[in-house]
Amino acid sequence: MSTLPLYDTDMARSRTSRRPRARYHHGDLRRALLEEAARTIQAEGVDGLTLRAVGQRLGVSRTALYRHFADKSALLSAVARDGFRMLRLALVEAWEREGRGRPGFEAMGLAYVRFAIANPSHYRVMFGGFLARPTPDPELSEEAAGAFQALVDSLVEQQQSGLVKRDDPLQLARMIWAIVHGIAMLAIDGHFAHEGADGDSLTAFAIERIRTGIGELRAG
Amino acid sequence: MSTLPLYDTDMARSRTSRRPRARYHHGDLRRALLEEAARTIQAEGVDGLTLRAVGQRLGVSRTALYRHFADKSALLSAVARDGFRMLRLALVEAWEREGRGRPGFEAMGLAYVRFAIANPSHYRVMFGGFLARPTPDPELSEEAAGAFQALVDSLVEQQQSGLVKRDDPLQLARMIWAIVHGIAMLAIDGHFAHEGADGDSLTAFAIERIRTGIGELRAG
DNA sequence: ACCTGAACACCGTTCAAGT
DNA sequence: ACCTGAACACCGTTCAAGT
Repeated sequence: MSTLPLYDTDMARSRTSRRPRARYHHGDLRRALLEEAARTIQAEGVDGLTLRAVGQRLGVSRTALYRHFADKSALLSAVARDGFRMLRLALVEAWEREGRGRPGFEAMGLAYVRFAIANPSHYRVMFGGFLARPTPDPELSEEAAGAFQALVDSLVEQQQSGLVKRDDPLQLARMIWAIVHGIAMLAIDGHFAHEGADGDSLTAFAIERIRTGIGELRAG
Repeated sequence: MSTLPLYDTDMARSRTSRRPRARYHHGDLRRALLEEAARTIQAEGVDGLTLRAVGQRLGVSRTALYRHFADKSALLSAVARDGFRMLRLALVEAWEREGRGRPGFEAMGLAYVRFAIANPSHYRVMFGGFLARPTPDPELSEEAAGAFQALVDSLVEQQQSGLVKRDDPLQLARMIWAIVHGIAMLAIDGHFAHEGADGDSLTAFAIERIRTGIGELRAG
């Protein structure tokens, strides 16, 4: 921090009058703020995120942010929204890559848990209560519903191909979501730390047992 | 807030020299701080908890707390520990009340989800990452493990009475815990708000389907 | 031992002023 | 439109000083 780089001078710039040294607009400051916030959260946790530091790292005043977000909470809500978008893409990718059906479904479950474990702080923000607010960000609601819908679609398809019982698909999806979300959260929160458990093997076990049940079969 | 009650005077006190008006010790300030913190969290959320307000509400300086807790994080960790204790008691009570076995197990699941929904902010603190710290509070780890053990015990007993397959009980318990935890968190976080779902019916559905499986039975 | 008040180094947010 | 610096009302935490 003690050695500041000298700002380079006009010497390095071409003569054909480019736009003057951009000090007032950053192309897309909103996007830059979002990415820097996500990066900080990932590196230091949610509590480590300060608007002042974000601004400083972007070479911008600490109040510039208020042109793009109502307040810190709105910024976090937008970070959460981006997270649900990334999650949905990861789920669909896994489902397609493994050829849908039973292996595709297991891959989706693994992809979900791995996403959370790879981005624990970001994942915490996604489920940090921004959806439970009196008036939640509609874009956040939509993106969260989109991720949920990917799961519903997969279950409906499995019902049609005779892999899954014809229960209410929404109820089924909520249950499956609860399982992978629960595994993800418990893993992130360190509840499997002192046991011989890791997210992948527990997820694989859970997905299999969800299909066949944990109850003892009376009929051989 | 504008009308403060007048402090009562010495007139009301007996002559037999009781201990002077307690201004320096509060019997059990530590306990009082814990309860006031839990109350505030419940009423205003974790972000609404300030040490200054807690101290003020207890008629104590804002730094008195540091005699009993290392810092704010230690206070929250202790609140989390109390939460796990309450949760364990609720689980065991439900299990016993319904006569163990299959109905006892369903009652445990319902008790878990209901505890979280009744104490959403407290529940969030319990899973707020205090266990995932580099050096977690040992008392917190112990209390969390205790709640988990109640679930393990119930599953072992169900295995012995032929109700549950003889999978690794720890792996089974992790899976069940993930389900109820997932349902609880999603409910708290408002993900079931705009659907016709409530915690109880989803929990009952999940517990039943966990037993029998969601997969289509090929053999009739 | 337990508690206090003053002080420190931070926050998020507002706002009049600049370009 | 977009950005700035100063100012405001808060924080958690430290510490010398009191009983």
